[in-house]
Amino acid sequence: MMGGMTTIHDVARRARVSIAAVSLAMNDAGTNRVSASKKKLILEVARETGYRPSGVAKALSEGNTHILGLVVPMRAQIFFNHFIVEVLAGIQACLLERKYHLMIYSHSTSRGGITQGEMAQSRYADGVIVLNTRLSSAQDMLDTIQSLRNASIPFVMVNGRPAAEDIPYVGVEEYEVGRLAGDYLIGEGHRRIAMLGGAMRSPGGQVALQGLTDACREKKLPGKYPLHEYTEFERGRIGQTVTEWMKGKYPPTVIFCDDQMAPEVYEACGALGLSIPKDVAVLGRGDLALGAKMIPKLTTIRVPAMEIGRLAAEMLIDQVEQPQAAIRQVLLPCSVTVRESV
Amino acid sequence: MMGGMTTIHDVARRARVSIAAVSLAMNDAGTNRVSASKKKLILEVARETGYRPSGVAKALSEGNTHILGLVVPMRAQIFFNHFIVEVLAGIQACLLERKYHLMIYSHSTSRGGITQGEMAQSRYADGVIVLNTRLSSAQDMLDTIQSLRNASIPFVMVNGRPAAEDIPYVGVEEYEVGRLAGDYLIGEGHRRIAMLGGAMRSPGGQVALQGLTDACREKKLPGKYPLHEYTEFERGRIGQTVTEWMKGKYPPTVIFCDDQMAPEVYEACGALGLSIPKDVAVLGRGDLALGAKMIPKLTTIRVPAMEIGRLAAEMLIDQVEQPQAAIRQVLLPCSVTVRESV
DNA sequence: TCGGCGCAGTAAAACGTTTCAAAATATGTG
DNA sequence: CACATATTTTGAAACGTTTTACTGCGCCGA
Repeated sequence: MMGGMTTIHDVARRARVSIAAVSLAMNDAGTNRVSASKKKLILEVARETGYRPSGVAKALSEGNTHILGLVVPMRAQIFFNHFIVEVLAGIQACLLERKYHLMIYSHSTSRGGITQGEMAQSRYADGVIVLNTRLSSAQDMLDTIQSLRNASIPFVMVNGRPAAEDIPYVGVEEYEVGRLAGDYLIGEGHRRIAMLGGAMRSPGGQVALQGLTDACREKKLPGKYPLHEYTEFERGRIGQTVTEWMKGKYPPTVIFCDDQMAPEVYEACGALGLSIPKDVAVLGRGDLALGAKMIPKLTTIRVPAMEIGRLAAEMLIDQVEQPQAAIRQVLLPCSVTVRESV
Repeated sequence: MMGGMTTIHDVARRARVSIAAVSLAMNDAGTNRVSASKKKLILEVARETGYRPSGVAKALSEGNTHILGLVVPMRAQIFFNHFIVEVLAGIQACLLERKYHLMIYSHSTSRGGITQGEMAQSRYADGVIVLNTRLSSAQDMLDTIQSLRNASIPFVMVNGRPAAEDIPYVGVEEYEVGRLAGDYLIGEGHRRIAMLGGAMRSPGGQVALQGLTDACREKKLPGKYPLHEYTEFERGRIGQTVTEWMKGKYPPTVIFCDDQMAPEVYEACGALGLSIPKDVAVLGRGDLALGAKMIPKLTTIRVPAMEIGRLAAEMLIDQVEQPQAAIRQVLLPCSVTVRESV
């Protein structure tokens, strides 16, 4: 196999010391377990032979790999989801600091490929971040949680708050998302609000709708509003819904939808000859990078995706390194990013 | 550490056989090294104890981890680059089939975090895919290649063809990209073509420009064209260049630019009151997902990103599994995805 | 009945580290 | 100098697998 890989033995031999001494010298953390002179010698030999300790051997010996897994829905298109991508960026930032590696897993066996089970059971990861999206079925999630529990692998869920309180979780307070959207839009003078579900079809989406509804009720808006509709992300369905709404007798003055749906909403409005935000406003949810590139630039409820990722990684590592640590559920606050579409 | 993890020893003890028997039974590939009855027993015990072989131990023993590394520029924003994301999707698809894991690395030490060196030297990965982007400096690349060579870790480069022929590489024929763009645009009646560099500032970009220029020369277009300019991706610079061009005496009739620059080109044109494709056409390069969402939908030179990723992974695994395999450089063909912007 | 052969099963070495406990050496004290 | 104590160094076990070479054993043919 690895033909000429230098091992700790090679270094020990050339430096005329024991392998223990080499190990000690390499991992020295201030505690002087090895004399200065010898350490200098060993480090020198290590440098000139290009020795690097084997992560695998280290992992086997120490009992942990310093690898974290990211469990995401298996679909190949996964990374086209900007939300995920931003969460990933946050995770990555944290791992770089904490010197952990990141490994990508997929869950759901539906497509007949390698299942999360088979892959994860190699047990490379010290812990995993389970990323919930509208692509992941509730059943997948439960299965995943169950199997992680069984294998007693630490994990943190992201996005899609689990029913149980004893499951580590990072996300946003969905109710507040709806509430914030409602208060903001009403403050801007809107009375006829429509909400386009999708990402919101999840339990979290229901809660957001509740928040929006409460905001409307509180301000005594006409009973019919907020309108809402859950459309799949399939191309066409969104435009269809928007068109129906706008052709109604009292069309909404603003459409509240996921950032990723916004381009199609724009398109549908354009096709109807409606200008944004003059004829109808659009409020996004997410504050993904693409929003700032749209014309007009998308006003949106900011979901702090990077922070979510970073925090999830942080929590997971804490949990891995000290298993007795308390389990937390953290809900980050949202805010409105005001641009041009409302 | 992992408190109650069942090991091969536990299974062996409970089944009253040797650990060798367990290993043999688990990894059986048709060759009957263990009797049917014993095998049945062992598998049964393994099932009921929930035994899963440790990937780490297996890796140490076998000398390979079945992990592939993906080396990308360190910037946290990395995944906002759609090209990378699509390549990644292709890689992932291949790895699922071939039962490999994917680990994410970053190169460049400039930000002072963990360097690719430190991380990669843990030597978890059996091989790595090095993803070149305009974010990665040529020096980074050379360093990376050098250190991989030193450590004799198999690798494949993607995007940004290396000068040397003996470096495994997957990408597109940049000259053909320019050529294709030129032929297509001229065929559509355009005579004044402008090319906006950026991703094209790389050596590959120069070659693409050459292809475009040759196409123009061949058709005897006015000597001044194609125009070209290399702008950084910074916000504002693109619009500025476009504005200068369009205000010139003989403004280009079409702008050829990277897909990811297109939104800003659209915006600049909008600000100038120019309508696409009536007043000026826009041709992208990439065929990233976002192009189909723009209004009007972007016509673009398709770079088969997913295929590139898939092929890179395929080649790398082949190389890992049979080191004597020949080194290949593969250049995939491009095509024009016709939509609405030309 | 014996030798040879194939088959099922196993002991032990190997993979490259860390770490524990013991050994060796140095340092200090009376 | 003898002894206790501190420091440095090391041998060996442990981590959980795979794999190689060997041991029994039953069966066959002579």
